[in-house]
Amino acid sequence: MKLTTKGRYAVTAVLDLALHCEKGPVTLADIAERQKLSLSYLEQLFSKLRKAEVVKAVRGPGGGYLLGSTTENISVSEIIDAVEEKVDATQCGGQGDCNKGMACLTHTLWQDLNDQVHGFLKGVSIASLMERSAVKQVALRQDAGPQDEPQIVTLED
Amino acid sequence: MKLTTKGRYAVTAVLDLALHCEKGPVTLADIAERQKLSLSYLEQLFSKLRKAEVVKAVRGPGGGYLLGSTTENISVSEIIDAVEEKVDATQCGGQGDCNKGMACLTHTLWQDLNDQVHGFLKGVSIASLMERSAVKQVALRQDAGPQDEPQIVTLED
DNA sequence: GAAAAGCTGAGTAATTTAGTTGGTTAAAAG
DNA sequence: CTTTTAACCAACTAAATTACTCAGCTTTTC
Ligand code: FES
Ligand code: FES
Repeated sequence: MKLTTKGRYAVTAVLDLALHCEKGPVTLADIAERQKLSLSYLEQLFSKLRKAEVVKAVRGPGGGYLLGSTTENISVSEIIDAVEEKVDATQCGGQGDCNKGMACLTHTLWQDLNDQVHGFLKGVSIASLMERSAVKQVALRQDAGPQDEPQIVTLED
Repeated sequence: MKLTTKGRYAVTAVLDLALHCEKGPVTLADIAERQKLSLSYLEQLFSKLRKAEVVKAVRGPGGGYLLGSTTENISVSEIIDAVEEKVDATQCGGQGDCNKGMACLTHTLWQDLNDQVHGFLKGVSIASLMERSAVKQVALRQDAGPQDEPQIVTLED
């Protein structure tokens, strides 16, 4: 099973987008700045998100990205599926053939785990994430800007 | 989140062990043969499993491995935890600090996913796996030996 | 004392990840 | 119509991780 920063970044970025796209398109530069992510890396992720129609792009000045659907209709599962090749717990990729061409002892277990994870992630929408108090708090802090950014003190000689 | 062949191999191997340890210790060589796994790799995994007391070792000729507990008391979760460093969906390792030292927008989501996966894997015991008809069938096939192993035909010149 | 098995640590090839570089288009602003 | 903005795209790279192998040691039985 694979759930790496790729998927996590994507969800974080789309959530940030959702929190800021009321007044029009949001640029990747803004998202990168707020979430401390690499702009070029985000571009790659959003390329995939656009192809999966999770987001819509607006080119040119004043452009940026918009959500491809309502916040209720975008699930975390969709976002991760768009950027990761597969969130799959099985070895065989669902083929049931990792013991010399036949099912291994634990194939059904990993399939069940797949269903479990997928079901959970499918049930979480961007809208429901936005309602969480923890998310609201973090968003508030990030929007306030870096005015009280903890300063790293380096002792120089 | 990390669920790789390491964890899958471990569960498969322990399940194989459970299915064959009635008449005494089972050697890793046997398990490797039946499950088509690398012997040296299994040795590494069982070293960790032994330290986590999931299995017991018996050295010398006639030796091998036994379960460290009853099949009802060994959960899949335990096995994976023993060999993988961590099955953790968060970026921060639970510290809540991946946005320049503070919680990122999606921290709570990954924590919830963690609970979900962990809860599921904790609920599956070796005993319950052994009762599955799919597992029984695969075990039967594997015990019958390689008599009708599908022959790979290579065209030589 | 030879063989069977477990035990251990170091090393390695392949793969994947996370990210950079260096551009090009499309659209709006001036 | 030129400049600027921001999306779009492909290729490349460094670092990390994984899935192993190899070589040798230790314990126990026959
Ligand atoms: S995981 Fe599907 S056959 Fe082994
Ligand atoms: S995943 Fe924990 S702070 Fe981001």
